[in-house]
Amino acid sequence: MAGSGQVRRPRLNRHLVLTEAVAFADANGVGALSMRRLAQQLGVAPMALYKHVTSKDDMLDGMLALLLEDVRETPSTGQWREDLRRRILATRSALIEHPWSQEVLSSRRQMTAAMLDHLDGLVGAMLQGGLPVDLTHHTMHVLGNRMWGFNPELFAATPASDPSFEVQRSALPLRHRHLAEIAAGVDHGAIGVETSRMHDDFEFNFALNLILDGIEEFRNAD
Amino acid sequence: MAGSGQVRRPRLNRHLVLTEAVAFADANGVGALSMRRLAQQLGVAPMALYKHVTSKDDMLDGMLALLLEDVRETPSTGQWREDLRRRILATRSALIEHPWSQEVLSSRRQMTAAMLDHLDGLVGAMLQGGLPVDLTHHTMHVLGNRMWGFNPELFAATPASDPSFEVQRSALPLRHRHLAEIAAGVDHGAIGVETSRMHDDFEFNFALNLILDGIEEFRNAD
DNA sequence: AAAATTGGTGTACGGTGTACGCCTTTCAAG
DNA sequence: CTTGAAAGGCGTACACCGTACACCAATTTT
Repeated sequence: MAGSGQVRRPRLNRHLVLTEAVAFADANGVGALSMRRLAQQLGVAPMALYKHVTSKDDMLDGMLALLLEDVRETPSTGQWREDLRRRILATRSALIEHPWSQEVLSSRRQMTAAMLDHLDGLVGAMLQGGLPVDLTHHTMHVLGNRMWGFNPELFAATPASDPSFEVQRSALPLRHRHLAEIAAGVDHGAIGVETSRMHDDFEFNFALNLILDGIEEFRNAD
Repeated sequence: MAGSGQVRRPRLNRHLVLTEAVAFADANGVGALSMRRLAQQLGVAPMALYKHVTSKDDMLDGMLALLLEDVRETPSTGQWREDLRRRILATRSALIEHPWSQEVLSSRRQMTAAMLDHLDGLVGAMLQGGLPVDLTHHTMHVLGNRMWGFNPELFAATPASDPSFEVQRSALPLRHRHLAEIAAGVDHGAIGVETSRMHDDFEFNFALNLILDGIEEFRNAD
């Protein structure tokens, strides 16, 4: 009596649109994400989305905000180095799970409230851990967009312009001998996908520790 | 006799297209740069460009390559720290003069030959200066996209989503108290545009030195 | 039950990148 | 100088994009 036999798509709302957009970008890349295609996936007319999102840019901002929400629940220990490290690593994890986020992030022209919230959380971790204001300020700058979990993968990339891929690949040590030299230092035996991810993680932590150590030492010097 | 009285636009070539595209992006932003508009500015039909550029992406890659070319002429001293610093600062200068470059750079999915050349130059500076291969490798990772001259400007940005700008601005210390706290540390008196640029330069150098010092210390520890 | 708000649709406009075929200019070889 | 080939440039056309606007349908409020 109560429910009708007819199954109907639930009404849209902002959260639903954003989560579906994230899923779509995860599956097909953000380049393939258009309002029309997303609407189709939701079984809805393109313009229906605009009742929950003021523009595509607004939608992209909302998608990022969704990712950053998860990071904000990182627990605090009261030790600035540990807290900062945890938050940054949590961000990195979130963004790596959604590779499109880095591209979107770097295309935003304005800080959104969600991004400011996130940055405020980082600053708060340092100040509450006793780091002086000026050093905290410097640290934010030093971390740069490392705090966004982003770091270009140097050796995963190959030149796209040259169609003769094999030739280019074998010619790389000649043209870019220095790059080849340090790449060889990593490549003990065949290096797989999973090990390259481990390598990236290692480098990320190395860099993070270097920076945190540098800041710490700076503080002690005062 | 020799020259006709009729003044004619010189023939297009790749370099001319790219330099004009750079000029257009400098003046109007890369968002306004479309093949049609660029063609119009060159007094040419849109499809004429495709005789010198295989696609818009190819054109954007070419524009970046143009900027990176200038950097490659940085002279060497044989001292890795100084050489590296010079190259990175030269890159930063080049990219700051063309703000659109950062957006384009971060939207590229593949390394181009020009980018690899640039990275190879950085690695070469370190190796020729006597830095061990593994530390050179680490350094490249630590520098991350700082070597691209890019660093998000935290305090220049304001939330775009909220239409009530004034309210948001005055409410910022409440919602983002930590951010406000470190921002206040900089804001001795009214801070102008030119001083904010000086501040960014200072922070950039602070970070760069921190990293280079950290690497140096790491080397001495071995 | 009536009114008002919200959600969803259909159409249309001005933009985009670029494939394809054709014409014109320039240059090289005879 | 003539001639043929190659390269440069043009016009049209297509599929796609974001989204303004007017309208209808569903839901909630009165």
